[in-house]
Amino acid sequence: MAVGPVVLERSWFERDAPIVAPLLLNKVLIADSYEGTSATVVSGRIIEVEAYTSDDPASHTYRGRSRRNDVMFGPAGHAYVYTSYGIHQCLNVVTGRDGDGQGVLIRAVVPITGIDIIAARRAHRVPREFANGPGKVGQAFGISAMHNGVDLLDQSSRLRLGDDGTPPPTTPLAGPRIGITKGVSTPWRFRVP
DNA sequence: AAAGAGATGGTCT
DNA sequence: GACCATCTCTTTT
Repeated sequence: MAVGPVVLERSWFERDAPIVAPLLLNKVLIADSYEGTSATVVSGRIIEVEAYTSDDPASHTYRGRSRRNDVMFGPAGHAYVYTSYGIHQCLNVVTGRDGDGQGVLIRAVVPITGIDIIAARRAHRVPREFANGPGKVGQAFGISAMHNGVDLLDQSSRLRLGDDGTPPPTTPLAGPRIGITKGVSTPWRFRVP
């Protein structure tokens, strides 16, 4: 299923993460699912994000480039997937110029299509709990380490971004980021009102 | 409704 | 060996 006529330009993502983050609200996250008997498209609207930069003590890139964070220093628009607390797979959209260590964490998504697949992956949870947290987004969209580094702007990727024409909110909610111990005063979490 | 704790494994010191 | 960009379940107001 095609989502929207708008092509997302890579240059759009080559700005600093705190600029890109609120503009990513209401964009669509799309994942191909190969479970069951036929391919299904799982998609959802991004409603909460967080920005991380290399100047930022809470960021994985704060102490320089490493094997884990390598794709965050690569070209914008690619996926940085990391394992959180040994259990959860969390998805970031890389931003900034090639060589910058920046990204936007996808914190919450509202499912649009493939809801039956999401419900199965998030068994025994009510719809409100399907993808309202970064680890839950990982579960709902079947994100794994194999998605690390994929180009989210290439519409042939199994994991990608789309735009269905819904503009970002004119007044996004902004507040402190969640689950960090450093950089807590920086209001780089953004949410749809 | 809020607070606390266990799970669980890669990454970095 | 410590530290997590978290989630879930249990216990306590």
